[in-house]
Amino acid sequence: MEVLLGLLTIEPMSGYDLGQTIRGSIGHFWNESYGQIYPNLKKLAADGLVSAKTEKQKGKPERRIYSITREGRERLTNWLAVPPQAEVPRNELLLKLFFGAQVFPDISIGYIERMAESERSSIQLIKRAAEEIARNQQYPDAPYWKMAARFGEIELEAHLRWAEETLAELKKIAGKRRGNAEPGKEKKHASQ
Amino acid sequence: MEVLLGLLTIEPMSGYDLGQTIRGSIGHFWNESYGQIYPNLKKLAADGLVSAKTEKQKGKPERRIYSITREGRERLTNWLAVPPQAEVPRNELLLKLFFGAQVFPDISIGYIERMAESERSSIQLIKRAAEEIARNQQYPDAPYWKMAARFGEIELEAHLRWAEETLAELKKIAGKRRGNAEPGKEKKHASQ
DNA sequence: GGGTGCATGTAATGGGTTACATGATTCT
DNA sequence: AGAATCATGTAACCCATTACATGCACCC
Repeated sequence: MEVLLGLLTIEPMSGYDLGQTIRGSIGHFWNESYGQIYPNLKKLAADGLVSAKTEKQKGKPERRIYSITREGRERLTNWLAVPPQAEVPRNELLLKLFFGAQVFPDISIGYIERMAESERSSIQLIKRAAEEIARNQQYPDAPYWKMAARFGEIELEAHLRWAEETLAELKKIAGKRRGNAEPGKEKKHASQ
Repeated sequence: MEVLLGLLTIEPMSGYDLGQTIRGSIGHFWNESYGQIYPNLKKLAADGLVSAKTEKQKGKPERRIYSITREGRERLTNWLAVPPQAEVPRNELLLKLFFGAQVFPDISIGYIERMAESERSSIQLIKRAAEEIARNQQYPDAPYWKMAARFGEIELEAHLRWAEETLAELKKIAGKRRGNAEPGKEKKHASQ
């Protein structure tokens, strides 16, 4: 909801543009689907927080361009002044790793290799985005965009370090188990 | 849903215990509310994936103790074999920081100081949990629990480094702005 | 007496994803 | 010819949180 207002302070955009912008710039820490964007823009327009004008294009369908209104800016700054609440963490990879003793180590190894791969390409994307921001220093928002990008860089690098360390650990376990019985069958504790 | 099965491989537990265990051990990367736990246990029992027995207690209300069944273990290992999908990121702090130019820098500074504070105490908790795990090396799950805990340590330390760096940056900005006009009023780009 | 912890559950509500529907253009 | 991109929207559905409801015991 308020992301849309925030992005519209940068420049007037269509719902489609907003979706693209989200994926391309803040996608690392925030996401919204079109099934969310379009209805929310309607609500915002009904509340007078954004105004819309239709733009005709040859060939392509019409675009509804939204601009933030004075009331919209007010709503945005009010929202920005509310302390962010910590989200509920949901890391399926870690959850599955936590129960990794129930399956062959190779499964966990595969997951972490995949994760490391995807984080490496994310780092590339963020570094490129950071350079892009650095080139546009005149924007008053630029320093803030840079800080958000830095978060991604630092976090992803940390994840990669963890992935390396963890892969080494898992491979040790896999070595011991190799040619051994099924997982989850070792001596149990507290079983009754 | 499947978290419950996973935790029940450690030992039979009540819904309440499951909630406590989640908060106390995997709370850093996974959470479930009681409004989720109780109905899910019912469904699992109806599907024969867990079995329940009632335990009477003096004074306190009865406890329903759930144990995982053979079918439950099967379901769990099947689920563990499905590659985890990356979750949709939702970091409200970063989102608000991203739009930080719209408000006074002190607001962003406050948020990050709060965050750093809470991460510092999380690190304490995780380190203590890691020591606890290290003391119980005999559990076959222990190495996996340790890896999950390490993730928390590494990530939180990275967050703290970022927080330090970002606070320094923000304080520079706040210094320049001090006694200056409202935020978000500087020269705009692409305004029309 | 009142707050907190133990203990289990249901219902309302909200947030969000996915799938569906439509249609033209451009690229392979 | 078919896939991908541009472009907007709706509806079904799922998942999850919050609030509500109940009740005993223990501590301050």
